[in-house]
Amino acid sequence: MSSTAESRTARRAPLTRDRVLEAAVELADTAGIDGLTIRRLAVELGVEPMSLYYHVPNKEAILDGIVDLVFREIEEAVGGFVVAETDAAWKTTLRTRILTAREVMLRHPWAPGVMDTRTELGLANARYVDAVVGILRSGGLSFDLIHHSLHALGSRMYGFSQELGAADDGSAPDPEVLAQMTEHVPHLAAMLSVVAHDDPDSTLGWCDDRFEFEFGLDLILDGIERRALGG
Amino acid sequence: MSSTAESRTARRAPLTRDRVLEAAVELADTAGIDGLTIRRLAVELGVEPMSLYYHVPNKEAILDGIVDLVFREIEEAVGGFVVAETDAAWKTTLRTRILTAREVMLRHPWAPGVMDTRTELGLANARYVDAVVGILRSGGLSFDLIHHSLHALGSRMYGFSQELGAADDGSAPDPEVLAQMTEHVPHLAAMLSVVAHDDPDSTLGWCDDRFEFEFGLDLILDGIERRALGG
DNA sequence: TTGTACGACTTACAATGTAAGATACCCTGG
DNA sequence: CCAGGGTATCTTACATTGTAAGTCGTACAA
Repeated sequence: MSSTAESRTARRAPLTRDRVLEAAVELADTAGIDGLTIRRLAVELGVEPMSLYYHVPNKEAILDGIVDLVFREIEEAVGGFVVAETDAAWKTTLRTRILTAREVMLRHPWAPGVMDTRTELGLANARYVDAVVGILRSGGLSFDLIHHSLHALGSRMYGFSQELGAADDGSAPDPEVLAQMTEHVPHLAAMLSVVAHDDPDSTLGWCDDRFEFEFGLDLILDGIERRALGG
Repeated sequence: MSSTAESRTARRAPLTRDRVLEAAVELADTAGIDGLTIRRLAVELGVEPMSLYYHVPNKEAILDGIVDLVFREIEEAVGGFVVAETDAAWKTTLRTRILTAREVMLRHPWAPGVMDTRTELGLANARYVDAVVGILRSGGLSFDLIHHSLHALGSRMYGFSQELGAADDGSAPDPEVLAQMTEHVPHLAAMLSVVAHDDPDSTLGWCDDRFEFEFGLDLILDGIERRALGG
């Protein structure tokens, strides 16, 4: 058992930028975005912390990188960003596209939060937006309307809005808490008691479950369509 | 010039939770949210870092606190959260309410980012949402529809969407960059060249200027109204 | 065999939040 | 007037983070 026999390079796959980023995604998935530290990432890769810096300039670049990976995962999930020349059903095309993106985002709850700390948008992200523009274009919308529509969709076009992971636990509203609320926030309390009754799975806690997401998405898509038809 | 003559308490106003939070808001406004550190905040208050901890349990509480302050500032800006029993013009009422909130948010560009790191919603925040619920209720909407509408509005009901501060500088798209883009993101590039031509002030850089915000807001409010009327 | 470049390692540091305890201040009751 | 006690502030110290600077080992080319 010589020292060279179990030397670094022999015992594990060589480090690469891609391996670093993949490990970073995995770590963020399991340990949360706060658990993604250089040192812990190094441990996960069986390497000393500073070794990462040979493949990546700094942590910001890692964050850029894992966001990029997520968008590549979306591209994979939708089977490539190809868009038809014209598409009468552009609305449903875009709808399912966005809901697919959402599926991916749900696997990486940290992604939304990291995404809006990025200042520049990466290539994969740009390609995603490009595809959305393409789909809207295939529906015959003007570039001007498309531009405004992108703004209107906002983060929803990425398959999320508000916090993805921080959904409420769906527990019924504590009657005692509800009493406190009735004093300070009567309308909210009234709504909660009614809504919670109708739909015990979804208290108001900024839950972002599928139904709510689709409600908002359809609201917007319908609105865009109406504007497109000159409403 | 005895040591007691210029002693701490004599020379500056006593520390309070409120003074700490107000200073924190001011510091975040001027130095950015990353510039808001315990030590620097202490300097700003003419105090040693650990002194803050007598008035505030930890930094998280400070973040909670400054978000709360922002919502109180909104309440002040709208002149109190009173809502009419019934209001046929609920849509414009809500619209102006949200645009007022936006004005406040623009003074505190860090607020959106901090807000969605908060797990629990504070009292002032809850009171704001309560008022929104109240306005929608005054329009005769069902609590169920109101619930979905809140989700649809998402962060927009707070007067922002996406990044507030990180607006693009509005510079004309660099032709060289545009050429690069044409290869990888043709639809996006096409849109940019058209839109930038029409509106040199607003490149696509996820700018969140007033027009775009209102476009999206109206889209959603119109949609909600339509649903309310049984569309 | 020897140099050279690549890739990982060692050491060290500054910035941050904050735990634990010492210390100055003020006010109140004797 | 003075002791005592609580209140507010300070001192010291530490763990955790990202990362700068420089060292060391290894493989392959000449």
